[in-house]
Amino acid sequence: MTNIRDVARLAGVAPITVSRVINGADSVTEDTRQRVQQAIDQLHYVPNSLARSLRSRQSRTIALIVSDITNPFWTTVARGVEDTASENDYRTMLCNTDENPAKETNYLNLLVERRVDGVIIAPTTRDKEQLALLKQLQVPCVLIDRRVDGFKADQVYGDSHTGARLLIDHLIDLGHRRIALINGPSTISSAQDRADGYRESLEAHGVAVEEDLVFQGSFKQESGYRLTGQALARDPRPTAIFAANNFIALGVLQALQEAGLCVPEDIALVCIDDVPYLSAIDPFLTVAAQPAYEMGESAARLLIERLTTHRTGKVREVVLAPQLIIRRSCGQGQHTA
Amino acid sequence: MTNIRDVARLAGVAPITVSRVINGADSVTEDTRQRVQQAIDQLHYVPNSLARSLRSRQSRTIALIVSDITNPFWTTVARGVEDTASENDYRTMLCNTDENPAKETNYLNLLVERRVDGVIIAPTTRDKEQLALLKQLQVPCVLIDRRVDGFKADQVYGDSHTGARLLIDHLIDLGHRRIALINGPSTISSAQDRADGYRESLEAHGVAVEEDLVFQGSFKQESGYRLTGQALARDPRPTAIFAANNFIALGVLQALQEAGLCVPEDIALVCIDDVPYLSAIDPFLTVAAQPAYEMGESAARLLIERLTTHRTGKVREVVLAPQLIIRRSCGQGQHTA
DNA sequence: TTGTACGCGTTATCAT
DNA sequence: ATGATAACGCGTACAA
Repeated sequence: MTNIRDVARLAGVAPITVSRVINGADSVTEDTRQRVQQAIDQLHYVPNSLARSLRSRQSRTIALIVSDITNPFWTTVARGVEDTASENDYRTMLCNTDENPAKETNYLNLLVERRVDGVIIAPTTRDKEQLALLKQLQVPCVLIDRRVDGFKADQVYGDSHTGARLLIDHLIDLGHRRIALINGPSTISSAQDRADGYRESLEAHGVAVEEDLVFQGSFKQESGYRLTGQALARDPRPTAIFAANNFIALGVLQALQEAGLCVPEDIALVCIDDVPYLSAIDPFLTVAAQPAYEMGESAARLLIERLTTHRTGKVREVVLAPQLIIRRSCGQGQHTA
Repeated sequence: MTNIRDVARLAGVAPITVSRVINGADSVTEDTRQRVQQAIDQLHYVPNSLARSLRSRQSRTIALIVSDITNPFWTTVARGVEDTASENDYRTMLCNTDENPAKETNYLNLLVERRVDGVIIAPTTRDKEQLALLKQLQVPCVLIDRRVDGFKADQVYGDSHTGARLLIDHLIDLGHRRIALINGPSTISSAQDRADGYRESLEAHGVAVEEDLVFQGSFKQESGYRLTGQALARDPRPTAIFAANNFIALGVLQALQEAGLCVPEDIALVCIDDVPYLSAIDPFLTVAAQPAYEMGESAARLLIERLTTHRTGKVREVVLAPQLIIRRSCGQGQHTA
């Protein structure tokens, strides 16, 4: 592939002059600019951004590390990040950890080797040692959706605590008292927040928390499916289920269907995160939807600001409110005592 | 950030020796290897892959250019590509064109500047000039989901023609005769194939194609919504609608709902591409699902093979069969003549 | 086994 | 306004 020197030679100038033309410097005569441009076109010259990054010490690339891009929540977050990055002339590298800390570590190494300018990450655990590499090498970092104990970094997350409270409040208003929680792992802050909101709402309404209705697993469909089996075995059976995220809710639905239970006639169901498409046919699932696109936007904005203007300075925190969307999955009124 | 020379200095060896240790060359004494490793750990040295790529002339990065990662079809394709790339130690850059040729051109420029080793692309148009840059610079390329007239490259796509035939055959079996087609733009080969399949099936069953039941727009929900309005105005009204992809189907559903029409009681609906999650509650939409993950896998495999072993050689083509999934959206039997 | 010299393509710095 | 020189961090070729 032709390089800047080939162009310079053809145009009869020094390489640096070509560089100036490429980068739109104004200290170039219109005449030479044209000669250079002609040579560029003629040779189909394309600048090598690897060399440029090596020299300039910035790759104009950021990374987004999430659990699974297949989850519509993360897909939407990703578009928010990408669009914002693009507008600011940054590229995004997308990484899926599948909630596996080992994969996360691999990606972090890889990204540092590639000298990404910054990282947006939804960590697999709340252990800051997992992110030690970023601290060591001082790679700018924004935590998204999940906090990490004692890790000093910008943060963007949805208010899961409030989201959970809104949902449980709603169920209690409808008369539910035996509400099962199918949660993700307590090693993830958002799972913790959702459990806290669940407990607080129950207590605020004078309903005792029954520990045998609280289930912990992963944020995946399979886990929701499995734990729902256990929840349904409780006697008396819960009248409502709170799924801690959208994938868990799908697992719950699957289990309920197999058990021959209809939502909302036989049992109520609510969850955090919307499930797009599910509402297309028939407004169905009551959810506390997190503003996924905005979360991505915010995170990218915070990161890019730190990369450009204030590289150092106080850590910032953006907490976005969830939106309660009431649909028929709670069977309004039907369960009222 | 520390570089290979810092490490060499600390370990008391030449930079090349450090390089050898990093790359696991066996021509290094265990003793020096340890000294070097110690220096690496002590300095938190991380190799710079930009420099490495510049030198080795390969970035170990491929690009995946699609219309919109928000579409679960593309999300799944993307995972197929990413997983396969990862296994082979390649990274993937994801790009969204939003079906906009200008964005596509921008990305192509950008990717070539970044010296990606290869590109997997679902082109916005069937015009090969749009991809001229790749040809010029001889960047290995795999077309996915869509063909381009006269563009010589490996290809992976679903058999849309057959998919459409299966769906229309099914509708006709159920007694439907007035079947509207809500299609994407004819500038995209898959839209063309779907229209062809639609026509062939009708003709094979002795049903005349009524041109005023054929609608062309984009592959987006809004387009499906808008065109359905027109389709419903036909007299007599079609008894079934064939949506050319999943997003169009969502738009159709939306329009039908607003028109107070129930699927399948009042009108039947089928489409190409599954809509995940939609089937979680209640098996609903009859679809011809394309094997999205496998398409991604195949494309990545073809590309990587070309990057490694046979860089040149015959163009290869992989055509994957769609899977007909019959659900209740057709109202089996209800429309039988 | 280890090292020297140079090149990958670009830009920063300083000079003219 | 333009250029010469060196440097970014690494790996190849060849020498010791």
